[in-house]
Amino acid sequence: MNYQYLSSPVGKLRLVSNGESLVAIEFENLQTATIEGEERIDHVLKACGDQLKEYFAGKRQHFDLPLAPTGTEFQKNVWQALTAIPYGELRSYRDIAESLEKPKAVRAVGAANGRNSLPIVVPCHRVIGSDGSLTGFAGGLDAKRVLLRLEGAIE
Amino acid sequence: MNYQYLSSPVGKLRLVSNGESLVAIEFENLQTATIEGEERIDHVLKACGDQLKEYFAGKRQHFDLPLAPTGTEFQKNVWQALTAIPYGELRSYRDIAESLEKPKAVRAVGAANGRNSLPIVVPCHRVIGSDGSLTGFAGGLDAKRVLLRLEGAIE
DNA sequence: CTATTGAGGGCCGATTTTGGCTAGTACACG
DNA sequence: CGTGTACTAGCCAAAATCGGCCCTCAATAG
Repeated sequence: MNYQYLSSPVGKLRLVSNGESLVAIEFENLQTATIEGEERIDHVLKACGDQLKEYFAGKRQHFDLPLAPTGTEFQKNVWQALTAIPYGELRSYRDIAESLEKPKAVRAVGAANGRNSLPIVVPCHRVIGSDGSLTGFAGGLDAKRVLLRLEGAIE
Repeated sequence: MNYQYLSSPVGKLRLVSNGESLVAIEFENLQTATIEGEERIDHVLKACGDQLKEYFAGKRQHFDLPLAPTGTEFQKNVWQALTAIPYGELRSYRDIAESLEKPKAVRAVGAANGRNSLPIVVPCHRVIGSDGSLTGFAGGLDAKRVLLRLEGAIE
């Protein structure tokens, strides 16, 4: 496992790679990333860091990286659906559930969303409540707001 | 959204337009209008400002402006009924409720009145208690008194 | 005896709160 | 390995709450 640390408008991030694909993006202020790791950069991390910097500078709307998500079949379907949401647009948890043809699995979608190990790159932040409210985000609601504002999705 | 600020006998007003219609008139002394906004005048605001100045000078009794009220069906019905009250005349909350054929909805009328986002132009100030008392007004009772005195409705 | 005042209950629509329901997953237990 | 059970970054509908009111009634004052 290789690691790279990156400062961003939503706090310090830790990028994790297995040498071939991106495995995780962690918010360092959260205790989920208690694990310390020597910084060791490979070509995947290099590309990811560069693209994230461009994204935060407002100059990139799509990511092009090898991803290695780990999760159940259902979770991968959800994450797949997330990548289909265009930059700067919003969807509700219900929209996602319906697009998976499981209209009643809204809570399950929420749970899967919360387990997304590749935030920002897989845009779980573009999913909000049916009533328009910004509900949970693993990196904190403030981070969610910052991201959506950057994308011009909210005022 | 475009804004124009206007000094008046009832305090500084902020006129808000969406470029096509008038959206709101806010009393600036109230915390409801905390949002600051660069002044940017369009033709709707120009017309509104001119007509308000004439009104406050006692030279205008009717407003002719494109309005874009947002509210429930009931609220819009109430506001519609308000515009039918002639200049200088008074109605009670009960009168309005009866004119909507919902004679018992007096409190609901009061609530809708309080949500009127276009005060002065939509004359919510011409509505008073059945016993003749000046009850609430979003811009403050003093403002209500000033407006009615200007219109010659009270001494 | 008439006029004024204040408290209480009822009214209606909008808003907020609450409780049941949901599907999928993780975990404990046999 | 099956089951059972208890979780959610949700949703919906029903129920409780809240107002720019208004009427009634009793208690006062003149």
